[in-house]
Amino acid sequence: MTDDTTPRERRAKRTRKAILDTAMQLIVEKGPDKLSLREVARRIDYSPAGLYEYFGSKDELVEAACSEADRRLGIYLNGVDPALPPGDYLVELGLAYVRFARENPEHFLFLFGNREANFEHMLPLEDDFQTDEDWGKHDPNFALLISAVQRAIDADVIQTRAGFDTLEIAYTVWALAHGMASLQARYMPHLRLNYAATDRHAMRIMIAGLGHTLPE
Amino acid sequence: MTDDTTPRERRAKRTRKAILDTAMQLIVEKGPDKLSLREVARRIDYSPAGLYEYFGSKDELVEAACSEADRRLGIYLNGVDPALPPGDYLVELGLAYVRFARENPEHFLFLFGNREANFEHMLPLEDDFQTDEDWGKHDPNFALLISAVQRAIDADVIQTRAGFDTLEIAYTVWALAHGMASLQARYMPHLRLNYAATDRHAMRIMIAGLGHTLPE
DNA sequence: CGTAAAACCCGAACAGTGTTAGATAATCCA
DNA sequence: TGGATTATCTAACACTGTTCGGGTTTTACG
Repeated sequence: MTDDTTPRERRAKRTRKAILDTAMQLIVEKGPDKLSLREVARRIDYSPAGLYEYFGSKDELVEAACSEADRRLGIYLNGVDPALPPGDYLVELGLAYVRFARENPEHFLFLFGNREANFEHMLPLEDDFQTDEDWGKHDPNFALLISAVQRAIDADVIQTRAGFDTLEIAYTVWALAHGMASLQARYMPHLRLNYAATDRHAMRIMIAGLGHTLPE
Repeated sequence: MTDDTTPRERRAKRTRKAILDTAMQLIVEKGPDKLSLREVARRIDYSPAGLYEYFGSKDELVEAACSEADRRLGIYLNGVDPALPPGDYLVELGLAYVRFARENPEHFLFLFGNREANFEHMLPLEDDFQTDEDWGKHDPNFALLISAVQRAIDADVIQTRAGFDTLEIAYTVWALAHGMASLQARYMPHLRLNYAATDRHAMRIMIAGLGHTLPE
């Protein structure tokens, strides 16, 4: 089970994880911009310079924390039962997305509240061949959404039309889920409403609406 | 027309505006976290300490920039013709919201990408009486949305149901618009699709869906 | 083994930051 | 004009990210 890693590699991996963990904790506590390398070093009994053996810069560390948050979001999404009917599956996918934001608001806000840093690692620089959904090649979460939408289309649960195909539909349901997630992550304590029920209702309205054919 | 202000007050207002303007420009250029008071001072030929006559701290300056961005968003929203039919008005309101984000992505991201700083000024601290929509008392933009939704309900363009009333409906359409806005502000160059057309279609689906009565 | 090389970690320094206190210059009002 | 008030600056403090050079430990190899 244990990889054929040398003790050195195992140690390095462990301290790297320690750095990343305290960094994420610090980010949750005070926000990403207030993250201090020196504070991280202090908490794990390292010298500030010592961190540079594991992360080339503060930005690189933040980027790693970003990827980690993205990975955790993926856990929520993959927890949805893929055996559900295509329509229900899309609904639950959106609700899982929102639930991640509700249960980890700091992670969510930080994941999507970062200037450009994010998604540079999952997007090849300057690739013009973004015709369809080779996005998924670099972002497994987005790939999951695309395939779910495609399945709903194939099952005739969702209707396409000219200029409103798989990509546009995926964007639409992502937008709804992302909007609810963002609003909750920010204004949860202020806006008093039954989020779980409201989200499900909203999601159902959207999926159902994508199944009808709108006039004009 | 000119207020009965003393020359002193006019000067103060002017330099205050100068500080705020260069701060916003700097935020657009490098992001809010990279904003440097010293750089602001440098650009308007002031000493760093001089700024503290006008803004008590960096956070206060960022907060002011936030309010300014919120005000500009309000200009977009109030630009929608209120004589439109209630349904169309809601659609156009959402599209104006998204257009603001598309045309001023940095302002939008910074407006909603700030840890708690934002909206502390429009929310009385610790007010438990958030029963309905006295939010609007403090956020005119939200008030506009609420009244638009209420009008659509009164005109029977939108249907309420138990647990899904004005506030929940407003939250839902806000979420959709906010999601599209956020995604575009972040991934505009990467996701290649006709945003204007897609957004309008998505918005119409949602509003139309809110008019039907969903089973179960 | 023993030794060279690589990996690891640290102390000190540099340039930059937000913020404050005290001194100085500019403005207003009598 | 003088005197009081306001506006601004200089200097400093306590931070920050980052780099450089030198020790110390661990690995790899003959």
